[in-house]
Amino acid sequence: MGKASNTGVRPTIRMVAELAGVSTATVSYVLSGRRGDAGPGVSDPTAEKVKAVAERLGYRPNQAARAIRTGRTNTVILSLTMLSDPWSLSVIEAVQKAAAPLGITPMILGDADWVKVLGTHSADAVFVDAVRPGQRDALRKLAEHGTTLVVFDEGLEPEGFDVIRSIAGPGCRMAVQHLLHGHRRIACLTPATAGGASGGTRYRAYSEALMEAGIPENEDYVGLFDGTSAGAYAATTRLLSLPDRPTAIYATTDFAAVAAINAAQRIGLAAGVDVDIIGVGNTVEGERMSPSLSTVGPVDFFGKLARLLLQRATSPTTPDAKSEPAVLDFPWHLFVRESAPHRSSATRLY
Amino acid sequence: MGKASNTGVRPTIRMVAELAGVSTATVSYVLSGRRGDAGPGVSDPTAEKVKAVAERLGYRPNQAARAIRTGRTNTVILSLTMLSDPWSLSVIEAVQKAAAPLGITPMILGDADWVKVLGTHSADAVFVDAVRPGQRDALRKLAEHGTTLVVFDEGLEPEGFDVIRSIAGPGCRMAVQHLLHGHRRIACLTPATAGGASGGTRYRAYSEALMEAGIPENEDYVGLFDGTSAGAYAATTRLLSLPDRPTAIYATTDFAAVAAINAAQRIGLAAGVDVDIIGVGNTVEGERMSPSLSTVGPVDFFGKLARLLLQRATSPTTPDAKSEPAVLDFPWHLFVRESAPHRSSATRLY
DNA sequence: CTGTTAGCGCGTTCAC
DNA sequence: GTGAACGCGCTAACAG
Repeated sequence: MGKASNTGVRPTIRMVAELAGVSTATVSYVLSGRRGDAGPGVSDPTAEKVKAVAERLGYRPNQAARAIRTGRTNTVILSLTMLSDPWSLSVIEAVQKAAAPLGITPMILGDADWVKVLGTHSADAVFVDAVRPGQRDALRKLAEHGTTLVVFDEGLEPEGFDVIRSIAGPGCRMAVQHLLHGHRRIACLTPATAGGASGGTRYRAYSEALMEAGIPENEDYVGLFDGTSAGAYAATTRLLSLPDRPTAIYATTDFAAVAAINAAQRIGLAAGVDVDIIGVGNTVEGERMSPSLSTVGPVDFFGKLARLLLQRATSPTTPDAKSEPAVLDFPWHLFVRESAPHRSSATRLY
Repeated sequence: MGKASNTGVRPTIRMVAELAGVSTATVSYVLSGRRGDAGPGVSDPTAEKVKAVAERLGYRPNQAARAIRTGRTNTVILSLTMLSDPWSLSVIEAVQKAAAPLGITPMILGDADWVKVLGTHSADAVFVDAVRPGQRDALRKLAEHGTTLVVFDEGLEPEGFDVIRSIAGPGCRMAVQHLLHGHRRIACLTPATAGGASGGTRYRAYSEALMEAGIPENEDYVGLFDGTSAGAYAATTRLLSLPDRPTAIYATTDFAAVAAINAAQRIGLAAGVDVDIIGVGNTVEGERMSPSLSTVGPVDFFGKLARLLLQRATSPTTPDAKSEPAVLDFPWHLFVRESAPHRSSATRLY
């Protein structure tokens, strides 16, 4: 049966070489498709024979052995703390798309304990999405010892690694201020876990913006939910059933805003007409839905992140000319779409 | 500054050996804590000195080099197609918990294209959560050439790899039949993408069970939603607002059932009293909520999966005595909890 | 009992 | 197109 030679052992380059009647060097050149400097240097018939044997044996170069020699693993590691968060999925998607054409495989580390793992395992570049205070030292040390790092953290200085920042505060203020152009009764939809009424940058932007506008706080207008989409839906239903119902909702995440639009629709209130709804984060779902979601957020965040990471992964690990570790600071924009259009004195809802 | 010697290069075992004034063998023995056979053959002072130098240099053994020698990567790969699915998160969580004490790192592969990746990258064991028909050959070849595989797939025979099965059909029937003991007006809550009214094992169980019970199909009772939690919430609200509203809901996933309970509660219908709700999957969330969710599903699925995977990862890669590749077939159970209690002729809702 | 020597196992790559 | 050194950590066999 056309099938042959499988001892259950992984074939090595030497087995291929022997069966093809050539040297290991030749096999290596044929399969990796490169030759020191000069032209092809390997004849077509030989190349064909080698390829055939390799295929028959099911030979695959051993990445570990290759890494030891070249110092490159063709791998990037993504350390993601909240794998269930759509944010993480967007990171993964963007990096995968950018990595595929380069032959680089993204490996995801779901554990928050990247310190231990990165101590032993290495990759061409590593993205870390959260750094606890106690981990800052470890981070610096890793960078010192040759690990290429890209870190997402507000308020961390680059010390041998890149820092990506995305300051939410001002952007969130823009969102609330946008609503203030046409509304006075503005509710806030925010997960109870994220600090809610107490802390949380995104909530604080709401309460501060209202205060500045001279609007008194109204506890009824703070819709806390459990972090799930269904919870946001239910909380919105409650808000819009209030006797003096809000005419606008500021949701601290896009996915909550999406649920809010659905909930409003269900009650018979059209988003962008009867009630304005704005989100935070500028995720793709909001752009695609109907009515499209007004939101604030960085522009092309994930794409830029992925490009930086892969640029770092592919550029030779020059500890010397390290193309200066940089801070990538993302400016936030306001995206005025259908769910919360521009309002003026003529169209305001109060 | 206590700090020293960081050329930005990763320190090797030889650097440590030189600075500590010992041989690389000694360093290796000290840091790996093992010695051929006899007791600890390294004196305390030497060990201390080596450890000190290693620490100062930030030395970490190079996993690639270690792997090439030992054949073990201390890594398992989880190839997960639907990373956003709670099911995947449960797999990750269970494997992480089981792997940590063994010093094994789970690496997640978010891409569906495990064939290409596994061709080059290797791990002590690999879990694959979905096999497309065209990938079956590749699977067999990988197993032949020494990759330790655990595959989740209904209807695939083990050929050098383990197969985990979890036949949903009969279990789902049990769920619907449980409802049939006390109900006639039974709705089905199912994502439109999963085949909905057309295909889908879980939906088919519903329509077949009803047919057998002599209950005519009622299109109004099929609550299709978009796959999101908010969508399930909205669909439930619609179902329970029907003039002849259903007294029971069969949800094809636990998370949809959870959303349904919340939606019912919101309308003033108590789950398990006014309306019975049952899910599918036996996820942990359902067990913890109040009222607790009745459901069907395998018992300790993720725990058993994790244990099998790690057992395969740690047991020496003996292609010969491969402890027979097995089929792990998960029997489904009915978990009668509060949201859909036992009903008899005395307590039935019709 | 303590520590060293030397060679292994990979794929890569320079010099011939 | 080949030979052989190389980079890494591990470990059997040996020397003091």
